[in-house]
Amino acid sequence: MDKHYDAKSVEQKWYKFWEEGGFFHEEPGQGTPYSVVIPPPNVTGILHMGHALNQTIQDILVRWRRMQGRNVLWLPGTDHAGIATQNVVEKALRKEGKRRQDLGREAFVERVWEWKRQYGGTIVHQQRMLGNSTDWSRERFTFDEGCSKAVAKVFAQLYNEGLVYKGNYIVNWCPRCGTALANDEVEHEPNHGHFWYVRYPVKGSAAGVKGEAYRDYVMVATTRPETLPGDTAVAVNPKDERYAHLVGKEVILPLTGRTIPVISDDYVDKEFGTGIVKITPAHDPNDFLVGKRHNLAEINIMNGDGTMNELAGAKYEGMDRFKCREAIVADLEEGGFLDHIEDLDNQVGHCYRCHETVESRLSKQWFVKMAPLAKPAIEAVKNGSVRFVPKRWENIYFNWMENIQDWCISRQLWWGHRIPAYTCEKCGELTVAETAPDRCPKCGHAHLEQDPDVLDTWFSSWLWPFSTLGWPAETDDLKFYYPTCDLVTAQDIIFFWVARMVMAGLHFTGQAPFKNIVIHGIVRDAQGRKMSKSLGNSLDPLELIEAYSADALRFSIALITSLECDTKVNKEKFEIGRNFCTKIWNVARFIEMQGVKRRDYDISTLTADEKHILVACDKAAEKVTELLEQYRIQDGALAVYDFIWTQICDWYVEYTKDAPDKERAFAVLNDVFFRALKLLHPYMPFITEEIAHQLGYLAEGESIMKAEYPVPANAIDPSVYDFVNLKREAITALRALRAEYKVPPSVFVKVTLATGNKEIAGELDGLKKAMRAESVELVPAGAELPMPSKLTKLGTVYLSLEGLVDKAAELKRIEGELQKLAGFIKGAEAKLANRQFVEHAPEAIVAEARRKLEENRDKVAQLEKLRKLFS
RNA sequence: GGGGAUUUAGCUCAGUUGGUUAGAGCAGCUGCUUUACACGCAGCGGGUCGGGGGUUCGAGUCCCUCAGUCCCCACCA
Repeated sequence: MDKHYDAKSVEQKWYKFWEEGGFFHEEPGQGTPYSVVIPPPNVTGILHMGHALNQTIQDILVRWRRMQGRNVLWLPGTDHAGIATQNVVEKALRKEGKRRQDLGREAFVERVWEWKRQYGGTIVHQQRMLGNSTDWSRERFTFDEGCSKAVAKVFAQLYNEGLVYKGNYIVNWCPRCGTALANDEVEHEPNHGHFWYVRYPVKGSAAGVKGEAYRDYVMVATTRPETLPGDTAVAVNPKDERYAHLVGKEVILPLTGRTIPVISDDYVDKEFGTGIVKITPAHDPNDFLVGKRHNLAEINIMNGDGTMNELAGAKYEGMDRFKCREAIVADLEEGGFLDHIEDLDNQVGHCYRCHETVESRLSKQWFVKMAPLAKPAIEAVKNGSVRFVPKRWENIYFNWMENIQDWCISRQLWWGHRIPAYTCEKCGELTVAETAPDRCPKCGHAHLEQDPDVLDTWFSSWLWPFSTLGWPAETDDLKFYYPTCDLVTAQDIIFFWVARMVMAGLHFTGQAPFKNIVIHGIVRDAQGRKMSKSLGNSLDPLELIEAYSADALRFSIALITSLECDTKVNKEKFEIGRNFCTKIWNVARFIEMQGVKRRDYDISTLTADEKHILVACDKAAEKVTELLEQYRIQDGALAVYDFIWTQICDWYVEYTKDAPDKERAFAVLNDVFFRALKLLHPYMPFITEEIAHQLGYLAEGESIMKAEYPVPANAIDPSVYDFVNLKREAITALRALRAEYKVPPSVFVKVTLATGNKEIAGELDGLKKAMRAESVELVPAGAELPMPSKLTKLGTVYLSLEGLVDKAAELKRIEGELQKLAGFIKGAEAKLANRQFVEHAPEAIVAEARRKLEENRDKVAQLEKLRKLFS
């Protein structure tokens, strides 16, 4: 083996071997399925830490299940990401000085496809760098033919069931993207705005045009004066006595002269502003609802691009909304309607893609009725057929599901699944069908126009677990791999995606799409901020792979990630994984250098240390399996790490150097190390594969991916395990004594061990070597020697001091130690004198407390002797 | 406004149903050119478990309360 591990070439080599060798692929039919669909990243995306975390967790589970012998499918793919992708291509067009309208719809969509063919593979390529064992032969795209078929079928079905409807509704509207946005596509941000106080004259009051001429008016405070031409009422709170007399009267809308009523509605907050609100049903979601309650007219004064239309008035028509705001404010001032202006901090919505200020706009959109779909989805989680890990996410899910709003699914974009709704040009009949009808079913006319809108991206994503397996066709894949087992995703798309998938799965296939929803945190920077390009605090997984290797990245992520909370990372944290790689590589080199091949051995002939490592290996295998069953990826990583580093490297390898029978010791080491590599493989796929081959554990053409995952196997009396632990405790105690008394490791010392243990007599030789002792003498338990000592469970370890020791310093140290012990003893005595404790606490606890007390008293006795010795 | 999370060593976090003197990694300190590894080895120090109150023989763990930090949802015209 090379002295240094060349991660890059090893990783490339094995990934190619796995992929080309079909190791990621299985056929449906045989065995117990374990299936997972990847949360499809945006096709425009590049791999970020969030993906690295998400996919590392999945790959660990997937590789582990595969080794357990399950028939595994991990299905990869990408999302066509409507707005995001369209924006990327529009941006490119803009560089050519073109807009999408210049190309026309068909050409533009073709252009996006071309972009997808050229650049859409970026993230798919990057995912391979992580080592994902996804079955690339089944890779899907939410806009491919099969997924599109599923989308059309689902739309038609929902329409026929009366669950899809078209309605006039107030939606979030991005004037730049020219499309409706779902509520969750709007980001609210603090804004330093103004509050304009405007006088609306009461009808019939003294007429006047300028200045203070109106004596009788209502004062309205608004943050959006430009919507004034769309006002169709002013409202007060019904309980507001100040304005009770106004209700039912009419006021004159400034600048327009239009007459509008004063109404009362609970929505109005008496305390806020003046307690009088102008109601603009076409441009504010709350006003829209008020308008519905009071049958108010809805006057849409704005065009889709954010300019004012003719209903805003001739003067403002064609003006940009912000220009119009200035103009209207100026005109209000001019007309004497503007009372004063205040500063106001509020929240303003922005488009999550282009950051333009979002408008509330009245428009015709398609909606899905969600309540009927939500009901069974709530039930599925309640009855346990779908399980959240960790469980607490259930509440968040229920909370959202129980207050679910209808889902606006139409988008005024070109890139996406076009809505399969067709209007007859002749009779106007609307037909919804999976495929375009030849002629109008009502009048037989041949010309039908398809709805220009496309569907929200999530409308294809919510079908992902079954549309990717061939649904609606009853494919073998669908029959075998559906429903899937685990869905692994971050908390931020529980509503966008997870909840909707549960609904869709239940509604269209009659089965929940997955059994377990594993929610992990979000990756944050060291200060706990979200990683973002604008903050420049992102870590690039590819750079980390370059610097530290994919295995290092994966292992570090696994080790520092808890499902319970968000993960804070910085570059240094990935050194853990890199260091671990190096450690494993070095121990492998050590094993190789001995030139002992893996071979069988007779368990009955093994030494205690050899048996110990076998038991430890069983314990580790059991523990890791148990932890992974519970999705405790982090604890599992720690368990493997500890087994390899502490048990194998720090103890067993050291043992082999002085083992009585090296051949046998190494036979055991090879066995244990191969098992450790298998345990580690799900976390670090590359280096484990490489070493398993280098050490000849696997033949050419074989892969550790398909090796059997270790299960506890060695039937060895576990008392050996405890005995070796006792022995180690004694060795550690001696090392500590050496350090305390500054006896260098190069000096061989005289050791005395006061113990009642009989087995240790047979281990003296090994003990001597491990302690770097000139001699180890055994004396009966309880023997007290005037030498520095440490009490261990095996007995008391005495170190004979040959060199000079700084007596004063030692004395001081001993005094301190005694003081500390006195505290412990006092506490323990009080505890044991407490009858309640002795009577109520479990026997084992009490016995342990007694034992501990005795032990501390012994320590005190020893220390007091030493004190005499040094004074 | 509604909901959730979190507060344990200098830092990042474990601590499962209450039960030994609360753990790990990193950082720190001390020693070590021990022929696999200084990305290492050995050892050491460091915590009134956010504050207060309660239940209990016993609380980091359960209950109440206050405070800090963070996130999500809704949102004031």
